[in-house]
Parts: sequence; C-alpha cells; structure tokens
Amino acid sequence: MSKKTPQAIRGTQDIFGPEAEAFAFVVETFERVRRLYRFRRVEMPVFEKTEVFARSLGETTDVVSKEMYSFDDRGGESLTLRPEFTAGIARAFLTDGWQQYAPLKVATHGPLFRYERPQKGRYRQFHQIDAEVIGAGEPQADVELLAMADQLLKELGINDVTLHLNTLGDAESREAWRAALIDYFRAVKDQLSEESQERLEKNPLRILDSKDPRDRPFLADAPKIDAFLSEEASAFFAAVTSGLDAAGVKWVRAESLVRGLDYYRHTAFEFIPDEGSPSAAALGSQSTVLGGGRYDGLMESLGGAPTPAVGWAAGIERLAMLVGDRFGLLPPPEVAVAVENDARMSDAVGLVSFLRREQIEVELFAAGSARKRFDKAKKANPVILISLDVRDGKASQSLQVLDNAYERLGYVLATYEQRYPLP
RNA sequence: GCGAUCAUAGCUCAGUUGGUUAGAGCGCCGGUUUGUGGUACCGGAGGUCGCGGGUUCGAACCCCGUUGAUCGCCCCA
Repeated sequence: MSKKTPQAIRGTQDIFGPEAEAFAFVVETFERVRRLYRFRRVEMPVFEKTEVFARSLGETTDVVSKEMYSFDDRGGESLTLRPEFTAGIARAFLTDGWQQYAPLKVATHGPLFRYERPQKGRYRQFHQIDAEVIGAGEPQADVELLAMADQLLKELGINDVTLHLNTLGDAESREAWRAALIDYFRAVKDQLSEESQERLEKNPLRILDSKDPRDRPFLADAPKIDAFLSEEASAFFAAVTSGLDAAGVKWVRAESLVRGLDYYRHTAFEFIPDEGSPSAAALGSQSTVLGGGRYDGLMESLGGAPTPAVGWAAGIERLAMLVGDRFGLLPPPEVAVAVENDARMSDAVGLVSFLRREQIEVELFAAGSARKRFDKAKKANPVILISLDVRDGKASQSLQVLDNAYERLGYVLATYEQRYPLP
C-alpha cells in the first residue's frame, strides 16, 4: 500500500463478506419483526443542533463535551452527529406534530457517532436498530416493547442472552433512593476506589455496578430501590413483570442495573449474555446486546409537555457478531454458468438474464482463463452447474444438478429450453 | 483520558544471538496434464517488513516518536 493512500478514520469500519451478510440479516430480521408488532418506520437526520443532545443529556459533562462529534456549520451554528436515536425522535415528535399519532410506535436504524476509544464491538461510527413508544404511559407499552426485543433476539438465533430488568421508580422514588445511596456511600467514602469516590459526586448510582474489588464489600448492603418505591411505582413494575410472564418473556431482576441520566423513570433493562455462554465469549467486555428503558422525563428537557415514552436500542455490529457464521455467509448460487468458450458469451448472457428475471440467483463465470472457469463455477457450489462450450466446431452444453432437491430450477430451465432451444 | 500487547505478500503466518538478493501455505494470473472436469505439476506477478527518526560497518530484529489494531480500565446517551 502506498503511503499516499488515505487511511480510514479511526473507529470506522468497512464491513464486507460474512460480517456484511450477518449485518444485513440483523437489519432484515428487525424490519420483519417490527412489522409484526406494528411499529412504523421512520428515517431521521444524521445530525441535529447540538442542543438537541446537550439538553436531553443534561449535566453529564463528560459525554457532552468529550464524546460527541460537534462542529460549527457555516452559519456559526453548533451541530452534532447523532450519538443516539432517542433525542432526535423526541425532537421530531415535538416539532412535527407527531403528538396526533400518540401513542406512536416507531422503529429505525442507521449509523451513530461517538468519540470513544475503539474496542471490540465498539466503534466511533457504529450502527443501531431502535424502537420507541412515545406517548404511552401504561406498563403494557413496556411489555410490548420488551416482547418485541425478546422475539427479535430469538429470531436472530440468539438464545443465550437474558433480560435483566430493574425499576428506577418515579421521580420521587428515584430521588429518595439516590439520596440514601449518597448517604450510605459517603459514610465509607475513604474505603472506596478512587473512581467510586468521584462517582459519589457525579453519578452515585453507577457505584452499584463497579467492578473494583474495593467497592464490592459495600454493594450488597447498599440501599435498595424497592424500599423507596411509591405505591404507584411498585404497581407499575408489578404490571410490567406480570405482563412479561404472560407474554412468555424470561427475565431476571437486576437491582444494580441503573441509568445515569435524570430523565429515566421506572423500567430499565438490558439483554445480557448468560455467563459462560458463547455470546459472552464473543462480546468480551462490551456485554450488553440490547438496552433501554422508560424516559418519561425527556420531553420536558426539550421544552415539550410531559410525555411518557419508552424505548430500546441495540448495536447491529454486536448482534452480527452473535449471529456469526450461522447466517453470515452469502449462500451458494442456485445456478452457476461457466462460459468455456468466448464464442458462447451471448448465449450465456441471454441465459443468465432469463434466469435472474425468473428470480433465480445466478452467478456467471466468464472472466479469466477459459479453461478454469468451470473449476471456479464448481467451487461456487451451486445447485445447478451449466457449462457452455464449443466441441468439434459445434456449440455444446452440459448441465449438472449437484443438489436435485431443487425442482423449481428444473422447471424454469425446461421453460427456457422450450422457448430458446440451444443448438 | 489511562494501561498492556501487537503491526512482515491479497489472506494466515515463518524469519534463529542484528549479517548478503526477506520466505512458506492459501489465494490470484499464465501454462502443461487429466478424453466432461473441484486433479496433479510447472512458471509468474505481488513486500522499500505500518510510518518517521535514531543507534550501528550493517536493522524486519535494538531505542524514541507517530498511526492503527487488539484486550482491559474510565465512560456508556
């Protein structure tokens, strides 16, 4: 490679081959499943005014200042490449009059951008599928959304992940719990890790999922959200869990599963690979496959009326890794046509065009050494292999059925021969 | 933002304590052979050893920097 060739941007990926096929499989399956649940498709801008994300994220300065791709456009306005779908969809809900469709179920997918250190399953331009229910405050919305996520994962063939579920309660519950956690950890502050001492000020809920051994002795006895839940919040969570049971969605309670941002209320969840499972091994430390929650407080931060909403997103790259080679290969062609003599090129082009119009997947082998085209065609492992050649001065062809299970092809080919008899 | 490991042909990798024209397998291209066929054999193209400096008579190998990848930490909307 010449040093004049520009390199790809750090953290971006050129997806090709099995990974690209697995990626497409994830997106196609998502499209199919979201129709089953009657989610409407939306397409969103890749960039927004910076305030769309900054205001929705609130005071989490690290995320806003260090991890967003922001720039000033020619008019001097600060714009940001979307780091998430939710804020943009919420903005559209308010500015485009989508309130009239509430409760609105929408689904989308596409690229997102975060300025982070790349790791396995973590890129600066990455891709997510996303589903949101806006304007629905009842627990049934959470249940339907989670059932869709569960079915999606199953239909992708991912069976070794489990729904980890928690509730953060309503605003009052959440605040009371947060205050109790701060009191509890402040009393033992000196014995906590440096990171957790800092988290105590910035993001105390996060201490609960600390991996540092110095913090772990204090985690078990930390105040639990359940003790602070209002009656309504308890009833809401109970309705979600019983709904999941009725829908046949397996779940486990994860009391330390939290969300850092203030706008989250009630349900919070992540689908996480089971310990020791193939999926866990495939993902490394980036373990969450799909995550989301209820964000009843978001619309107000964007200047809208209080609007309940719940949603989730999942990284397509990570799902594609779990799908792996099971669905990650472009299947062999139904028909391979080898042109062993260039005099037969027109016949071959006519044949493959006909077959493709009949919705048959065909690969044409007509380049390179004429004598090796047959070998290449055979290596493609088609159901049917056709070769066109010239023998003793006359056109000749052969047809091999390598997998005679496929009767439709025989029918289509017979039709072709009837219509355009080969010499 | 922090730490560790790594970077040699299109791919997977060798390359001995620093020592002449840097190798293999696969793939690719061409040819011979095989009387209808994923064969075997022969040949070929393709690398200033990520990039830039330094040490040395001499660097793929040692040192510094840089870029990127990988694995953790932090963060995770």
